[in-house]
Amino acid sequence: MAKQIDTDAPLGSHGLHDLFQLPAGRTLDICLKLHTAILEHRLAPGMKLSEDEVGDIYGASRTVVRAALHALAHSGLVSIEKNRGAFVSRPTIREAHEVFEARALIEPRVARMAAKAITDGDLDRLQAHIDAEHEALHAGDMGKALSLSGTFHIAIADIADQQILARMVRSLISRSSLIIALYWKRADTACESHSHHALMKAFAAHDQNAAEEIQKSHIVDLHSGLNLVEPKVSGQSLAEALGT
Amino acid sequence: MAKQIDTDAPLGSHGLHDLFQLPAGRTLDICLKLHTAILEHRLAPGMKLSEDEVGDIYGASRTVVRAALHALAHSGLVSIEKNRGAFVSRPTIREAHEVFEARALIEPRVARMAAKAITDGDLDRLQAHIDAEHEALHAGDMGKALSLSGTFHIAIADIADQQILARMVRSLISRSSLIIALYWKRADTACESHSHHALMKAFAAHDQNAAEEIQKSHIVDLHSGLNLVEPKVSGQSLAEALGT
DNA sequence: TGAACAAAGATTGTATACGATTATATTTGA
DNA sequence: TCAAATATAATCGTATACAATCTTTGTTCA
Repeated sequence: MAKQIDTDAPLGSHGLHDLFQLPAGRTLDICLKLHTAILEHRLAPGMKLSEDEVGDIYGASRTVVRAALHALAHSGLVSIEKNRGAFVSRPTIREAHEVFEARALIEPRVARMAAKAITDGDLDRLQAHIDAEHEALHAGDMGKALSLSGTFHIAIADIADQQILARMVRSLISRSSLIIALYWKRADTACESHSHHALMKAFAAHDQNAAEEIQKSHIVDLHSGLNLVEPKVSGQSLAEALGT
Repeated sequence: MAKQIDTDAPLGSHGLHDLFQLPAGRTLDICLKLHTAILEHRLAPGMKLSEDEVGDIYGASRTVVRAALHALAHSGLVSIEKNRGAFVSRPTIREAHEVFEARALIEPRVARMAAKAITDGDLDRLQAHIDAEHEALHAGDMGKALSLSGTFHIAIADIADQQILARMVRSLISRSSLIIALYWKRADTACESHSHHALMKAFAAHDQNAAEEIQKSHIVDLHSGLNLVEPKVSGQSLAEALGT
């Protein structure tokens, strides 16, 4: 049986505990589940995350849910308002600009480092990752496709083997997912594939300059794909989005 | 009465709630107190932070202390080990390199932005900040001097008015403080003053290129001031360090 | 004497309960 | 009918209690 990419634990996901800096346990489990739900756009920005409700859904007490929500808040995916509760963050237009400017600063450097350090095994895994993204796109699973598109960038940071920068990238990618949910204007997400393929070529050739430049253009391109005007609101029930 | 800098709430400290993403409350209070204690080197890397002990010292229940320790863990200042508790982080040599490499990437850009956006009022406040640092140094309060030296960099990020990058800088500065506690080899910290003064001149002239270059050299200089070999361990009692 | 094991103690992980604050629904008056 | 005020309900903030896990200490046996 041919080795296939495990889409339940895709590249770039094994370092998530590092993003939250939590020991293994139920708090981390709930963190990861909510994190995934947000990245796959099953939880819309602005949605209320009631402690009781989340606890009922995942079968945990408020104590652990609360800790998970605080962890997500620190990553910027959730906003906590005193005596009002936790909500999926709604990045402002300004934050959206800042996030992509930060990405344009950090990720090209990371891509350069990855081009230097990448191995053949890494290349195979990245390719499998791209294939999985294509597959999800063809299957019409937009949420997963978008999520995979983000984890591709995280995988690059992991290959560069810079934990500090990788953690920043992880955080920026997560926020980008929220930003895309609110502000994305292009109908197609396939445009990404081109850049990702071009990056693969640079990686394969260990061409650091090319990798850096391509990544920079790619981020700028993503930034320009945003329609940064007042977003629409959306109201969906929590249990519905988290169902199953 | 002449307006003086308030050293109890120095530049760059008002955005700390942003670093932790916590609403005002006792959890944040304890976070800030522990954060300050760590930045002033009153809490040594590796020190155990028992929930009961911290709670007794600050007169809070374990619930709130626990939340504070988790928040500090997310910022990288504290490490939490499952069923073993929280400890002041001990950055590895590798992490130390990565932190200063990340700073060398991010802070020069931030300095450039600050040089563009800085106002006369900002300049005055920065100068007062430098003066306070000098004063602490003369008074022999090394902890506060080091802390102020760090918040100078944070103040620059605030002036640049980039929240995302400012938050990254805040986190990196905090970790740098731990790294300096473990690995600093120079006897003098006054060397910093020169760079900070040079930066002031560039800021005053709104010279973006100069600000960027000076900051880059400054970070590289700090990096080279580290003695990145196995650090010594230190054992100090918790209540003693936190006394008063 | 030293190592292995067992029991006691201490500390963390989690659940639950209660008070405080906010949101909502109802009532009352103009 | 609408607005303001009040009462009710829902939710969060915090403390405390109990269970699970780890650490230490003391004992036993080779």
